[in-house]
Amino acid sequence: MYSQAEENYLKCIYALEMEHGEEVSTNLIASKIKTKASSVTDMLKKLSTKDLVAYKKYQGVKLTERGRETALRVVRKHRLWECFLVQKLDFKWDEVHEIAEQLEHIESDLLIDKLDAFLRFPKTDPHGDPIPDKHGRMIISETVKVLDMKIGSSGILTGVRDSSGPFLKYLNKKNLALGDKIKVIDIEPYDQSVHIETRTHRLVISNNVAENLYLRNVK
Amino acid sequence: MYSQAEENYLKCIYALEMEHGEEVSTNLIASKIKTKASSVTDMLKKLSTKDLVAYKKYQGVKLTERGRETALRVVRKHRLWECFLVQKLDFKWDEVHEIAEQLEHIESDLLIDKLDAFLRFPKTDPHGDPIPDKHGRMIISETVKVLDMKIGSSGILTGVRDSSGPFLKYLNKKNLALGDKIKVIDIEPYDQSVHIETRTHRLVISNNVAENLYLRNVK
DNA sequence: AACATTTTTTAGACTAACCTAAATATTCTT
DNA sequence: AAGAATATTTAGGTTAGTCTAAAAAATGTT
Ligand SMILES: [Mn+2]
Ligand SMILES: [Mn+2]
Ligand SMILES: [Mn+2]
Ligand SMILES: [Mn+2]
Repeated sequence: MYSQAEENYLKCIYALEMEHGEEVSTNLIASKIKTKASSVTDMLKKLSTKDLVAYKKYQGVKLTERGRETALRVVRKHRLWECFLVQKLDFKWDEVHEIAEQLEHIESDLLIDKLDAFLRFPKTDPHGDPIPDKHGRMIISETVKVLDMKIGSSGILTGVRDSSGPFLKYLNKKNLALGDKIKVIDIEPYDQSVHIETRTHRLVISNNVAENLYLRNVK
Repeated sequence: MYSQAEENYLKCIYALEMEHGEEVSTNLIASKIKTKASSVTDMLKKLSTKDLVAYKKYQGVKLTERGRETALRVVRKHRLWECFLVQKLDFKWDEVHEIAEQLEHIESDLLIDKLDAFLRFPKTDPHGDPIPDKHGRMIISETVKVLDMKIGSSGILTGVRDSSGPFLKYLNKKNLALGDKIKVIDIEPYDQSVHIETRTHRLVISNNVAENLYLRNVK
C-alpha cells in the first residue's frame, strides 16, 4: 500500500505531533528521520497529494485522519513485534528497536491480528508505550514525571521517554526495570538530581535521567 | 547488506539451478521473477560486480560460492518464517508464502537464530522443503515421484513440487496432507492418472497432480 | 550455408528517494 | 522597520530498479 519511506515519515510526524502538539516543522522531521530538509519537503508534497497530511508551504504539516490511521497501524505493528521479540524470543528491551523498525513494514492485516492474539493482546510494549488495537484505540495511562513527585512518595516505573539503546542500557546497569516501585527520597535543589530508592537499592539519578522516567502514582 | 531485489534474484537463481542444473538463462529468471529480460541483464551485471554470480554475456549465469551462501541464508529465513506462521500463528500451509516473501528480507542474524531455537530447529518447512542450518547445511530426503512407485506399494507424502496456493488448496480439498500414507493402487496407462488410497479414502489424481507429489518409500 | 526465429543485450527513459547548492520566505534582533 | 539569522523550498543531480524499443548474438531450419 504505502512504501517504507512513506510509513516512516507518517510514524515520525505522528510521534512529533504527540510530543510537540500542533503543526510539525520540516526541520524537526528532518532531524528525527536523519535526512535533509529538502528531502522532507519532497516527501511532504507527496504525502499531501495522497491526502495523508495537510501541508501548506512554510506552514508545517499535520496528519489527516487517513494519515493518523495509517501511522497508528505502523505503530501498532512496531510495538507488537517488540513484544514478540521480548516475550517469545527472549530479546532484551534495549535490543528490539532496530529489528522492529524493519518488521513494522510487513504488510498483512491477518498476520498482525494473529500475532496480537498469540501475544494475548498486550496493552503496552516493552518500553511501556501503549499498543493501539486494530481500530487504532489504545490505553494511555496517567503518568507523573519523577520531578513532579512529592518527596517521600512512591510510584511504579511504567514508561521511559527516551527508549534509545544507551538509555535503556544505563537503566539495565542501574538495575531499574519497568514495574519497579520507586520511592523519591530527595530532590537536590542545586542540580535537580534525585535520590531514589527501590525495593533492592538506593541511588542518585541525574536530572536528565529523571526527566526520562515516567511513574504511575501508587498510594 | 543486500537489497531486497538482489536477494530475490539470488534466491531465484538458486531455485532454478536446483531445478534445471548448470547455467540459468536470462529469460528463465525473467519469467520466474515476473520482470523483463532487460531488467535481468542489468541485475546480473550488478550481481556479477559484487561477486555473487558468474556471468558472461549470452552464456547464462551461475551463483558463486558467496552467492550461494547468500541465497541459502534467504531460503533459510523464508522457510523458518513459514514454520513460525504455521506452527505458532495457525496459518494454513497455503497462506504463508506471500508473507514469508516479505519476512525473508528482515536482517538480523540474532533474530533468525533465536527464531530457529524458538521453533525447536525444524528440519523442513510446511511444504516439506528442507531448512538450511546457520552454516547452510540441510537434510535432503530421498523421495520418489508417484509415477515411479511400484503398483501396490505405499509411501509417505513428504513434499510437493508445486507449492503455489491453487495446488495446495486442491490438496486441502482432497484431504491430502504432508505425512499421509499413500498407497498406489493403479496407474492408468492411457493418461497416466493414478488411483491412490489413503488411510481414510480413495481417489484418482491426474498425471499433473501426481508429478507434483513426492513420497518417501516405506516398507 | 543462408535465412528466420528466438534470446539476449544495449540505449534511452522513468519513478522513488535521496543529495547539494542556491533562492526565497519567515522570524528574530536591534 | 531594516538587516541578520534561520527555516524552508526550489533547482538540478544521483542511484536503484524498472520499462520499451532497437540492435546484436545465438540457435534452428531448410
Ligand atoms: Mn522501538
Ligand atoms: Mn517501543
Ligand atoms: Mn514459500
Ligand atoms: Mn515453503
